[in-house]
Amino acid sequence: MNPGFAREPNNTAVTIQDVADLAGVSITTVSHVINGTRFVSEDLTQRVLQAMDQLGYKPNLLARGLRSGRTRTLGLVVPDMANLFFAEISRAIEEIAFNRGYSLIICNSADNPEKEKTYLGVLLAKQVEGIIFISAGSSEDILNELERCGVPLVYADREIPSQLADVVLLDNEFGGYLATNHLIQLGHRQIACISGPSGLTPSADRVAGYRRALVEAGLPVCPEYIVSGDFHYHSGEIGMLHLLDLEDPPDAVFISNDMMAFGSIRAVRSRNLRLPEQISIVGFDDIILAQASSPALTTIAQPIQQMAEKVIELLFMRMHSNSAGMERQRVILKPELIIRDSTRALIQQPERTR
Amino acid sequence: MNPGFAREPNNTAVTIQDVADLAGVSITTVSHVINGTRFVSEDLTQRVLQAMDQLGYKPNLLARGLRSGRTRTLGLVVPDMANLFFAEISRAIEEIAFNRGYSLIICNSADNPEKEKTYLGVLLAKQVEGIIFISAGSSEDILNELERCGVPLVYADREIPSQLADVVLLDNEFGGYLATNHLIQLGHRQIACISGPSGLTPSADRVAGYRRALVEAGLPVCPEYIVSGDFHYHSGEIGMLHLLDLEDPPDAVFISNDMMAFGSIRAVRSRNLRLPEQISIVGFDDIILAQASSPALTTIAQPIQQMAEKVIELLFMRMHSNSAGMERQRVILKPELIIRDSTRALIQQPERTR
DNA sequence: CTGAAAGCGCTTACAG
DNA sequence: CTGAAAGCGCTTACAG
Repeated sequence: MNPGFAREPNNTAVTIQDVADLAGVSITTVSHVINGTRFVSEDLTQRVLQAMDQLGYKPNLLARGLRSGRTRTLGLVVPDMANLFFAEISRAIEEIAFNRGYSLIICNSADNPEKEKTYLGVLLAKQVEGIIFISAGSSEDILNELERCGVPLVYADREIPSQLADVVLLDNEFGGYLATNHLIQLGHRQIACISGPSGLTPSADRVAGYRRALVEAGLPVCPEYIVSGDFHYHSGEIGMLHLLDLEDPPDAVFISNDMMAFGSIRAVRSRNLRLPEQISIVGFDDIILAQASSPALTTIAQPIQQMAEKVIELLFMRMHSNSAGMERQRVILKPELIIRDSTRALIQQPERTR
Repeated sequence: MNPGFAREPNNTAVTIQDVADLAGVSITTVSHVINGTRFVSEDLTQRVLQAMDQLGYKPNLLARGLRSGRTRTLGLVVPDMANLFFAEISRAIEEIAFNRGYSLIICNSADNPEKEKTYLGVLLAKQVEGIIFISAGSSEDILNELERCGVPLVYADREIPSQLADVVLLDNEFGGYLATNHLIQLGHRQIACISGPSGLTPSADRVAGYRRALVEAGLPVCPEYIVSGDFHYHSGEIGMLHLLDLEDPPDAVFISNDMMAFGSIRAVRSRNLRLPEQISIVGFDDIILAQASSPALTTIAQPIQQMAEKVIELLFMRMHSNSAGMERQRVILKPELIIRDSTRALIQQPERTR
């Protein structure tokens, strides 16, 4: 359009042919020295290497992928990359993948099944070699289609209906149990719970663990003590406010993720209640800021590094080996209770103030 | 290897040829109905659409990209995707890109220039149409090479030496000034600062703003009141501990990012000091948890959404239009002081306790 | 209104 | 020890 100002046309990427020409060899030879895929004499190797260097040659990965069928790219779909838990697990996965020579396309579904579906299509169309999928609630149809298409696939974090693929899960039920039981051991009896979005298995399982702990301790499971959030910060605040406004408010709350727990702390403070003196809370996830909040958050730690490693291990198994007949793997990791300063033993008060 | 258990070979992806065959048209026509790139009769259009649907056809984006030279993919390099600030800006950028039909390859350089360099090469080799680069400190040589190769490029967040490319920055100096001035207005006189990694312009600029505020107020700039961190949580804790151990500890601290501020809060609590009664702190970034910390953090807000929009706007300008002659853009956004509960007016004490 | 064919930049049998 | 050539799956002039 404006040739006078046009960028230098030497952008026209340098190709393997240019390297071959400069080195005075065939593109076959260039390809082989790049990939180390057959013996090339010392002399030619040197000439090729020098030509590549001189021209600043970078292989076109699209062409390579198209021809070879190997893209050395993985796809990761997460519901919310600005949620610290997902950010941390994404980073852990990215790092392991990188060390194995793979790049990762991270897709943020923003908790939107439509977007999730679009991204899955994009990943497939981009010929990723494997997909790690933390679902935000895609329909069974879509998942079936995905599983059928044969791409190596591992689900993480969230249980999925109709699974043919491998899955790496946390024992969320046990986590909820651990958290609630901790509160019970501390002498609390009025224990509420802020759940995550209904329909997500981690959320449901955590609440199930909460219930089991109560039942085992012979405590009643009180419906108005279970309020639902959405795993986001704000809903923790709303949920806690709701609980505090109850006629008979709880003296301890199990909040099913740390983000909401931070919101809850804000609610507690806005009511001028003291934490943990007047109310104990335990979160879930152990994101890095759990240690930094005031008071530091008692929480259930997810073994993020271990999850990431397991996910990649399974994915590579499916990608590489003759794993065709291998039966579906279900890895269930154990969470751990991390006791900090947001919980404390209930001091029996002669009469409840407030 | 084990054909009996081998996955169904119908994985052999369905191609445009398969669609053409089934629809009884040429691949040219299929291509044109997919891309809406020339008129195709209603009849053929329907047949193609149906064939695509029936076969579950997905265009191979590698082939498309190779042929057309357009990959509809952008690359983003960030220093630490598990840092909430970068996670949030990544999400914002991802969303805008997605809405424009682009996918984003997010690369985590982990503050490692070597990895950063590798990733830049990967992005180029993958033929991304543009790169958004938040540097963790690459050498000038690499940046020069990058700029020369002609890929549309915009730097964000951090100033870069030898810039030919556009850049979107925050006025960090002004942010540091705002923060420190706020403390001064509150009556504080012993104001310390925890900086970020030296060598990073945001960090240096924030400290420069801190200095300017002190100087303008006629206060001394005291070297031992400036301690350096690395923008990570832990260094904020260490830094604050150091400051509190000073013979003459500060009564207010400007901490140059929120992550370190959270670390500092922990330090303050470990010394049994009360915040903000005994010490005021102001952070920088306004990540979402700043509101949720206890006390809620007074901080300097970065206009993340605006930054993301500006970055994409500039990048698309370079990618699409005849922007060849357009001069380098430098967009400097203004931060904002968000007053919360971690700062308060200094109560003049008859004599300093501790 | 539609199709045959060239070609994007690689890898990989095949041949010598 | 090395090269000529086919072909991956598309898009896009070119032709009719």
